[in-house]
This record gives sequence, C-alpha cells and structure tokens, in this order.
Amino acid sequence: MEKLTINDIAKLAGVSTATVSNFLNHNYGKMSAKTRAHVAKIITEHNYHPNSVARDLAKNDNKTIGVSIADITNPFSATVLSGISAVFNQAGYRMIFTNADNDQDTETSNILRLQAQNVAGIIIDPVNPDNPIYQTLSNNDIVMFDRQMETLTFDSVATNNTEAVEEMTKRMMIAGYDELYFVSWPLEKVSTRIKRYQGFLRAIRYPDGTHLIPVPYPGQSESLVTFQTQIKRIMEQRGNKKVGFFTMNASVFVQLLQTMQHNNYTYPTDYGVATYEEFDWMTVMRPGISCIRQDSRRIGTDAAKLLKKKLETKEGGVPTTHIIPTTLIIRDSF
Amino acid sequence: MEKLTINDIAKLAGVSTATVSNFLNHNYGKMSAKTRAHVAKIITEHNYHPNSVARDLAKNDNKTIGVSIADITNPFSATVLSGISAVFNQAGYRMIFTNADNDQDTETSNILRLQAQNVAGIIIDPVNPDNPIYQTLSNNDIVMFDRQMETLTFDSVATNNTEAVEEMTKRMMIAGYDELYFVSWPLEKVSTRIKRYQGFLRAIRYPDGTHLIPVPYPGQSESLVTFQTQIKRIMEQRGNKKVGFFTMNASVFVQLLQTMQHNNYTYPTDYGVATYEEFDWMTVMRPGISCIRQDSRRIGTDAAKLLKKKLETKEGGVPTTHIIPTTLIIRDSF
DNA sequence: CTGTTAGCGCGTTCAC
DNA sequence: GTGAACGCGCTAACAG
Repeated sequence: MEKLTINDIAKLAGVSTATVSNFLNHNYGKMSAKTRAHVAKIITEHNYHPNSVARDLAKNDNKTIGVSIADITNPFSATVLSGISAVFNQAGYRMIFTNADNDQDTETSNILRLQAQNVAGIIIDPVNPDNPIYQTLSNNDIVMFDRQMETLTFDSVATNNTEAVEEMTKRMMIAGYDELYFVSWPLEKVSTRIKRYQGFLRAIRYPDGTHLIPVPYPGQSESLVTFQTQIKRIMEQRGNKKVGFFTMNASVFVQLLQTMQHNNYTYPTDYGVATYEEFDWMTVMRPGISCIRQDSRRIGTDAAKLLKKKLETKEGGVPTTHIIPTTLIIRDSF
Repeated sequence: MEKLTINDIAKLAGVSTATVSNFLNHNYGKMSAKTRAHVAKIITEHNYHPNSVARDLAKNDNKTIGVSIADITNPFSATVLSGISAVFNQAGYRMIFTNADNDQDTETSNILRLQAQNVAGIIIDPVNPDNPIYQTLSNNDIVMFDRQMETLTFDSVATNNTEAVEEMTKRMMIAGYDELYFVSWPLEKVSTRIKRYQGFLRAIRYPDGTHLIPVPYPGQSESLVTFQTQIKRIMEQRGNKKVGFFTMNASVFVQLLQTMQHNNYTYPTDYGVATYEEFDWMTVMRPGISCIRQDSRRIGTDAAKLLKKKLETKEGGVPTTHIIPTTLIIRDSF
C-alpha cells in the first residue's frame, strides 16, 4: 500500500524526522508556528499516516488483540464480533480475526498462531471448552464468551442461561403442558447447553436425561434419523397429553420445526414450543414464536472492555463470569 | 503472552541464534545431525513458536491483509468472511478485521487505519461504493465483493445478479402474475441492487421506477410508514389481478412479510413472493419460500484467492468482475 | 527551536 | 557452527 515513511515526509518538508515525530505526537512546543504549519501542510498534502505497528515497536507497546471465533457463520457470534470490534477500534487496537469453523484442531492452531503473532490478549469463543490448548493460557490476557470451561479458568461473559430457561419453562408449565422436552445439540461439556438444561430441570424436576433430546450438528445426517424417530414417537404416543419443547438455540429450533412439519404436526395445536435466541425472521413466523432474547452485541462490548481493562491494568485476578440479562418474549407458540 | 524468543531457545540449547534460525528455516545443511535433533527437542519441549511479525520484519515481507466489512451482522457477510478467513489462514496470512456498522465514515476511518497498519492488501465489502476514499486506492492490492463501484475500479467478486433475478421474474410471469413489484433497499448507487433490479426489468418491461418499491434500512421508522401504506394501497387496489413481489434480500423479505401479515394478507393466496438469498429458516416457513441461493462462502474464498494472487504476482491488471453462479429454488410462495 | 542518533524486539544473514 | 550487523518506521533523549 502507501509507501511514505516519516523519513520521506521529513525530507519533503525539509526538516528532521524528530520534528515530524514531535508534530505527530502533538509536541508543538518544540517547533515554531511556521514549521508546524509547514509540516502539517506536507502531511495532509501527501496523505501521510504513520505506521502504527512501527509506533508500537518504538513505544514498546502492543495494541494488537486476537479473536478466535468458533463459527462466524452463527449469527450470534457475528453480532458479538460487531460489539468487540466497535470497542477495540474505538480504543485504537487492531484486531486479528480467526475462525475455527467449529473444528477443535483449527481452533488450536488459530490460537497458536495468534500467540506467535504476538497479540496482547485474546478473546475466545470456544469450540470445545475442554480443548487442552486452554491449559497453556493465562487469565491475564484472555476473555471467553458464551461457553465457559467446567472449572472457571478465565473471565467469561455470558447470559443468565439457567434463570432464563427456568423462567420460560415455568411459563410453559403454567400454560398447562403435561410433558416438556429440552431439545439441544449434544451437551458434551459445553457450559451454555448445560446451564440451559439445568434451568429446564430446575423448573420441572425430571430425572436427568429422561426428557433431554439431542440433535446432531448440521451435516451429521446419520444421527439425524435417530432424532427424527424420537420426535415422531413422542408425538404418536402423546395421547391426550399436551407436549411442549424448548430448543436451546435457533438452529435446533429450525431442526425441530422441519421434523414436525415433515410429520404434519403444527404448533401450538399439536405441540408447544419456545426457544433460546431471537432473530428477525421469528417475527414473521405465524403463530409467533416465544423466545429468549439476548443482547449479543453487548456480550461483545462487555467482553472487549473487560479484556482491555485487564491489559491496561495488567491484572488478571480471579476469573469471574459476567452475566448479561435476557428478556422473555412471549408470543403464541405455546 | 508467551515470552520465549529465539535468544532464549539458543541459550537453552547452547547454540547460537543463527543455528536456531537455520533450523527454523529448514537449512539443515548448516548443522550436524546431533545439534539438529537437540534444537528440535528444545523447541518442542518449550513449545516455542517464532514471532511471525518479527519474521516479516526481518524478511521485509508482509503477510498481513485487512478486511473491511460493511456490516458483519448480515449473515451473508459473515459467511463470506468465513471463506476469506479459511483461505488466508491456510496460506499463513494474518487478517485484520474491521466492521463499518453500515456507516460510511466508519468505513473510511477503518480503511485509513488498515493502511496505517501497513497491510499488504485489503478486501472490501463496501458500504457505499461512492465513498471517496476508494479513489485513493489502487487495484494492485484491493478486491471488493458483493457491491461494486459504478465504474469498475477494482477486481470484484459477485453473483450473477441480473440473470438470476431475470430468470426468477420470468418464472413468476409464467405462473400467471399480472403485476410484479421489485422491493428493495434504496437503489442509490449500490450495484448489487441495481443489477438485481435490471434483471427484473429485463424480464418484464415496465417503465423505470413504476414498479420499484423502496424499503428503508432497519431503524428508519419514518419512511417505513411510506412503505407500509404503499404496500397497503397496492393490495387494496389489486382487484382481480394477481400481484407478486420480488424482494432483493432476506431482510427486505422479512419487512414485506411483516407488513403483509399486519394487514392480514397471506401468500400465495393474496399475493406471490420470491426473494434473493436463502437461509435456513426459510425451510420452515409454510408455504415454502421460492428464492435464489448463492454460494456466499465461495464468494469469500474466491475473493481471498484473487487478492492473494495479486499480491504474490504484484500485478493488478485490468479490474474485472468474477461471477459466482446462483441456484433458483422454487417452492410454493408464488 | 531543530537535528542527530540510539534504541525498540526479534529474526535473518553473512563473513569468519 | 558462530558473532554480530542489519532491518523495519518511529520515538525520545540529548546535543547544538
């Protein structure tokens, strides 16, 4: 791109690089009004912008942060990213972006690369909180969001998963449902899923596992069949009971609805449904979808502010979880 | 983060930094098999990774590219980004990410910052192709996608907008619609919108503007009313005519449906509809939505490969547009 | 008020 | 196999 350096400008202006540097750093006391104006003119004329990487170098500073996203294709993550990016741009940090495509090995190599690129800190949207790479990291320069590790090792930003689901489940119970199911991607050790499931169990005390329906990730068609037959059986055997489903995110919600439609069941007549996450398109589904709205953008801004603060104060401290509240949106799907 | 440098490794291994460097660069001819093995051991033992920024510095190379996204919240852009990121990671480039939140001034400052950060090249998803900042850029190190400038100044990657819409519009005509409308965010000078609109006009020769319905961007509620009354009037005055709508993207589609539902009109009975873009959730809308599917990921990978090639051959050449084909998905919405 | 110059951090490279 | 100069673009202490 642009090749102009502080040296070129100094020559063009007929002054020393020191003067140019002083000008750039607003040390106007060190030059005459005349040279000041002249340097200003040359700089704007040639559209010169100092190289910020070199500046970091000279100042022995580091304004680069890394971001590792599990899957940028997920609209939730994209919105979080917009929040992160807003905060860091504002603060004059540059942001190196990596995406793991939901693959743990890719994530590992992304994080290694971020380290090799000498970033000051990393924000992580973990693919799998068990990834051993995390054990090599320190809470001094890491913030996670959405999913956390089982034992809290890093500061994290997340929504009030348990409480929100508990509340929504209670609403469904009040609405007269006899049998409720929690539909989710495999819980594995993903805290987000586990916490949402715990909220479900808190509201309605089923034995663990009896009312948990796993859905495979997109693309794994074998186990999809298992899911579909499970749903079909529940519906066929429901008799006079009112059955309802809570889906742990929008993608799972779409999966459930596809299966239901395939078997010609419609909500809220044949079954009730509610979901975590809200998106635009839910407003045009009829009947309206009851859902849990989360402020994804704020998850991003909060995570970014948190990391920025840690880096500036150089204090990691005890890892804590920062909770962003959610809103229950009740429509007509149960 | 990690503090190990080539110096530390050299000391730990009891060799010179030169030897370590040679090892890292696979110049094994310059050391004995014994030291080679020993250095290898030390490096893996301490999990050392050379600082890639310093390496670029020393080699006077530059493996940093910048990305300027108009609005990462748009699922289309996010998918494109995943493609870009896959290609560049693979190739050992790091990627500085910026997001303009659909604001031209933010975009301008983002691009300026990318330049100041001394990136080798930039991929741009333009907010407004008229942004004067573009005039300061050269085709040698820029690739755009989705939207292009009026006069082609940079290599661009886009879908076959005109042909796809033309084809879909024809299908609607064949289905017996008497009156068709093209619903779109304001055309302004955004090529994507203009080209889609041209495809519409090619299929059905209305005088320019008579069947073009602008929708405001999300958040601009004043002009939303204008849109809503316009739709209402068309529906009320349609008499026995079959009217149909083509929406230029998914967001506009949702807007249209909201308005229709508000007035108790349902497709395909009261009106027909089709849209550019396909998303997951369209598969659960009933009746099914006819739409134009584009391979967003590939737009990203192609744009990235293109830029990479330009940078490596140092040849900009004549700006051309690279077209990615689309697929028509016909369901039951018209 | 302005210029000179030694770093900054970390790898590369070449003469020995 | 090594030592040490060198490079990037900028900053800042100091000399003049």
